[in-house]
Amino acid sequence: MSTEPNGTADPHEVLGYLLKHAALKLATMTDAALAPFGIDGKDFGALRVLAHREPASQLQVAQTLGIDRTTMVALLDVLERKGIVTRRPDPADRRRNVVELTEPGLRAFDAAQVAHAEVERAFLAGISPGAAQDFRSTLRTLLA
Amino acid sequence: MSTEPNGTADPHEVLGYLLKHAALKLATMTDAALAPFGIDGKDFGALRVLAHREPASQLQVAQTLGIDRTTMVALLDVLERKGIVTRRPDPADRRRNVVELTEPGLRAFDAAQVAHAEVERAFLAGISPGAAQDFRSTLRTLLA
DNA sequence: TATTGTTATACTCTATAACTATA
DNA sequence: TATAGTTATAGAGTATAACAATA
Repeated sequence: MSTEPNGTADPHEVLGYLLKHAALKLATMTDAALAPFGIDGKDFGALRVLAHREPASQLQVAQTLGIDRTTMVALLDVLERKGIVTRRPDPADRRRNVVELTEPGLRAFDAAQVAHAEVERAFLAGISPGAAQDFRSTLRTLLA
Repeated sequence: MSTEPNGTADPHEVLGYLLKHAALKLATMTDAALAPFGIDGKDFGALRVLAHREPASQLQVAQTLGIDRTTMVALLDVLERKGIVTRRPDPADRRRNVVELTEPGLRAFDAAQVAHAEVERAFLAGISPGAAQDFRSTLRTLLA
């Protein structure tokens, strides 16, 4: 039977393919939209964590994002070199680095938020607002 | 305003995060389910292309999957070493390799198809059949 | 002793460039 | 000259192990 074509034979119909390529398409659109602000989607994720929290340590940010602390070091190296974040030892525990958005970093982040919202809108433009709501809700359920 | 928490501040609510991690979760489940057959999700994709076509060249399979032909070489090296596929020069054009599933490879593929269907079912178990249909349909639309 | 950040290193995945053989 | 497959190599991304500073 596997030698006969059937309804599920098209590789592009496999759920894994659809999900992976949808994620890749959105990531590509996001990176392009954020490039003018000197960040990519991965950087934006870190900035989101920093922006809606009290100043956090590198480890806290890394754990929130689910990435290794050594990966966090390299990520912050770039953002710090660009003047988007600052690192300084936590006076209360000098093993930790307090990471904060700079003023220019905060402005870049605000602009990036607008661009990011626009990207999500453009990505979902082909479906109805209701379908978009359902899609997001389904994704949350599948990850729960 | 970006210093104030708001409804979109949780990194885990970002569509890009949801999509990426849904794709990763399904890929992990798929790899685990296919491991008993000596293949992973990426191998399974190649076997799907081989199984529902007349014997194809390496390049044809690679292009269908959207991967580089050099990547195809390494992928087939493994499958050939495991006895799942065979490669032989096409008599009609000896630059090409005809790639075919072996008998054991075909049996493994049939079993893998069952396991794969079960994985998709398990992945979607938390939502209704109708919602699963809509989800798949939405993904197709978003990639169109 | 345990933790945080850092560095060095390695591993995976994939692509580009160059080579061989065929056409 | 162009194409299919191969090989060598390089780049991106991320992780593990070892180390320094601090707790």
